[in-house]
Amino acid sequence: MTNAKPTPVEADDMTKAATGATDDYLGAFIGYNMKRAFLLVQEDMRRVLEPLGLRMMTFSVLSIVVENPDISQTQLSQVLKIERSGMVVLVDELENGDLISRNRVPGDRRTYALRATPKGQRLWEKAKAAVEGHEATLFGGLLSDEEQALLRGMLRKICMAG
Amino acid sequence: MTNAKPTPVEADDMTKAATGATDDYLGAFIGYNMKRAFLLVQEDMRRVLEPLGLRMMTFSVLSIVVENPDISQTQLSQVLKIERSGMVVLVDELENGDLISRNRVPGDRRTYALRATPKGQRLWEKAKAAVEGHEATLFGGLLSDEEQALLRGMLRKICMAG
DNA sequence: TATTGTTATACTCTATAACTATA
DNA sequence: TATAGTTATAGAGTATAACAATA
Repeated sequence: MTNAKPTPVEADDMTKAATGATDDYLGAFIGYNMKRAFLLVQEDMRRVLEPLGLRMMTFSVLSIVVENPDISQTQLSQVLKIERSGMVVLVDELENGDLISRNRVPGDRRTYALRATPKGQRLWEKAKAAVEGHEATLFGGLLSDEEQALLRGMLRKICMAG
Repeated sequence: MTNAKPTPVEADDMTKAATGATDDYLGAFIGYNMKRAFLLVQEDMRRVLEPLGLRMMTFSVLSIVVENPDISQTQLSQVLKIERSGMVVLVDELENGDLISRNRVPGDRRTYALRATPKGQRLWEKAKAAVEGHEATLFGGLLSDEEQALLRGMLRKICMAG
């Protein structure tokens, strides 16, 4: 055995009480904590968006379309880093809900210019407020505003490296 | 429109160059950046673990078993927050690779006491070093040691809230 | 030839529910 | 009746590859 078991970081033994087992080795990795934290955030997001008829990815697509009117599906898939084929279903879903519209482009009959409908714009504003509330509740009790900004900044730095 | 578009945080327009589209609204959310960051980390982890014949979850299971000899599958699934049914396949895979063993327990013939084999112990040490190297490379160029500790601490706080 | 959107398909990860053997 | 492990199945979420229409 070439590795000493790490000293538990801060208030550790997250799971110890329930099971009698520890995850200190894994807890020393940023990636492990990031996965666990993201799963919690995702679960909470799902609960917040469901009553609005949105999922994480449809909310993301709607946000990008609101921010970038007349964007194409290919551009959308590049911004959100998913395949074009996956975007079709997401745009279908939003179009079926009358939240965005696929508009033909004069110069190029292959592509669509996507726009949020008035209904889509209104729903997005509601959803945005709901997600902001969700993050304020979830993170507000744990981290100061400065810490939250720091966390977001560090995560963003990591994103930009990819 | 009740919301002003947020000022881009720090060096923003992550995706602007490639597509001409922005994600500033989403970029203001911690959850969005966490997802994007985690996907990068996960992709890198996969690349690091694949030559060792491990995936993220089998590495996690192996780590917990090394740290908690004679743990049961139910305890394991509680620590890693997955269902018992999903644990069966993971333990099968590690057992088939002769990395852990399912040992019968004298007092209770329903349960297994899981242990890493010598081969499993050695592979885990190699994998642990590889993952440490992966994190050092990925995060070292972006964040100071203090920042990395801070990031891990904040993520852990979020985990503990769940 | 290359690009946009599309379809069909498959793969990974995980959850649910029902089963068995033990307790 | 309750628990540990198991199996079968299904649902997300996403990727790959091939295709039609258009450039």
